[in-house]
Amino acid sequence: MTPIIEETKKPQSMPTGPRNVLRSNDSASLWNCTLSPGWSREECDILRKALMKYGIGNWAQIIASNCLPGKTNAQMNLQLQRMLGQQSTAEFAGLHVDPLVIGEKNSKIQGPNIKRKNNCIVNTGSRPSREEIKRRIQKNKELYEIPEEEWSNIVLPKPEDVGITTLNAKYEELRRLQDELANVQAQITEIRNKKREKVFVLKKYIYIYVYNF
DNA sequence: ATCGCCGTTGGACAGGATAG
DNA sequence: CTATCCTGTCCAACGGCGAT
Repeated sequence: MTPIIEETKKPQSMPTGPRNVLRSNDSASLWNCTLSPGWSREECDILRKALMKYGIGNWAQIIASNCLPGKTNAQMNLQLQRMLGQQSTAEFAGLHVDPLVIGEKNSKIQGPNIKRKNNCIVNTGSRPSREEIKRRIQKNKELYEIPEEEWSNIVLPKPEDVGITTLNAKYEELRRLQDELANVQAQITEIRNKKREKVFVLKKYIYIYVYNF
C-alpha cells in the first residue's frame, strides 16, 4: 500500500500566520493535513477506556501503557475536557469513571450562570479551594465510580493494534473523501458543459440575427 | 527550603460559518 | 464583501507535590 501522505510540513487549517510553525506540543494529526485535526473516533474510545481503567488524570500510567502513542498528556487532558463537557477536570482526579456519562449530564445543564467554551462548561468566579475539590471528588466517586471488577478487567489495545486501527480508519476516510471529491468535480464539469452549450447557442442566434440584419 | 516536573486553566489566535 | 460570532487547538502562567 502506498502511504497516504508522503511528506507533511504544514497544517491545512492554519496555512498562514504565527501559528504556522511546528511546536513541540502540537498534535501530530494537526500537521498531517487531515481534514479534522485532533482525535479519531478510535483514539477517543481508547482514551475513554484508558481513563476508566487507570483513573482520570493518571496520564503517566496511560502514557506508560503506550495505548495512545504520540499523544501528550496535554492533548489527552484537552480531549478529556471535551468528553466530560467541562474544562475543569480536578473534581474527577483519580476516579474510575466513564467520562461520557459525565459529558451526557453536563450537556443538559443550562442556566444564566453556566458559561461554555467549545461546549465545555468553564469555571466562573474564583478557583475552588483544595477542600472543596476534595469534597467534589468524594461526591463524584459516590455518584459515578464504576466497580473495581469492571475497570480492572478493561483491556486496552496493544500499541501495534492501535497503529493498524488508526491507519485503517484514515485510509477509510481518504477513500470517502476521494469519492466525494470526484462527485463534486463531476458536478462542476456538468455545470461548465451546460454553460458552454448555452453560450454556443446564444452566439449562434446573435450571428444569425446580425447576418440577417 | 527549594528545585523541577506535572497537571490545570484562562486566554490567545487561527480558520470556518453565517448574517446582513 | 465584510463584520461578527463560533469552533478548535494550544500557549503559558500558575499551583501542587515529590525529591533532595
